[in-house]
Amino acid sequence: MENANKSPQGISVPDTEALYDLAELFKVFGDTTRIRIIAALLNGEMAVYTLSEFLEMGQSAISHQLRILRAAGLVRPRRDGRTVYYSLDDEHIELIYNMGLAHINHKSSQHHKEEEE
Amino acid sequence: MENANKSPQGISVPDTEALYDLAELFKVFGDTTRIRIIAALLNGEMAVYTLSEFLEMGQSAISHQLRILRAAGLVRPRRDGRTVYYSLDDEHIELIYNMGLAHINHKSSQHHKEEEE
DNA sequence: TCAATGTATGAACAAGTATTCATATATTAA
DNA sequence: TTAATATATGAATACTTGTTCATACATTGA
Repeated sequence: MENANKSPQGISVPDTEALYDLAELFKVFGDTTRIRIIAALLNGEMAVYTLSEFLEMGQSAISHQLRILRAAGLVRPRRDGRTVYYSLDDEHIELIYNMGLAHINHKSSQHHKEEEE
Repeated sequence: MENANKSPQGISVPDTEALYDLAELFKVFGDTTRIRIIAALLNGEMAVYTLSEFLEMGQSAISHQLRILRAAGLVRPRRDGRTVYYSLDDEHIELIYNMGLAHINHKSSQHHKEEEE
């Protein structure tokens, strides 16, 4: 693994700075509004106001969250007249998103199995 | 896609409850201490005190974070005498973790490329 | 039983964060 | 230029969260 440190105990982890960035990335995914925006944008680009209608939230709240998603490099704006359309800006996003959903589904079916036993 | 809703506009997303759970999952990954614990446990099980030494943090702080990881079903404790060893409890964890690292590395190399231009 | 060790947990505090409100900026049409 | 529309943003507030401190619980050895 690149940029990995090995402790005297033989424990190998990426350097703390990389793990800090990693936590920052997941933090962006770890908010209901933002994950719903990502889920919506998986269908293709969408205007800010359309998003705010779809998620039934104020336009300001959506804009604030889009700014965070933009700063994280997850979405990209495209202006057309007065309207700004946002779209996903990275091919990894859908992978991470689907991986998370797979975990959720796995856990919930596991839970059902345990309840049956 | 299972449990997906289709809006009148034809936008298809999982139901809000699933997305809420998804955000909860990523929230767990979205903390520096917890992601460092996960990174450490990728090397195999580890005792609480060993973790707190390795991460140079108080035992209490580590225990609190382990509780959150436990509640999320990401780690599992194994008691041996007075010592409790924790290990990762899901095969998806490493996938999600690696996906995130791939994104980080992709983004940082992209950044370097942009700086060169 | 008592002391020692490893872990867990409740309370308190500080720091971070999402939303709302008001307002600014940008663009278009009149 | 002015009005209207779409989006962005700063300030304020309520809420959440991570760490520390003190202490409780669990286990082992004497």
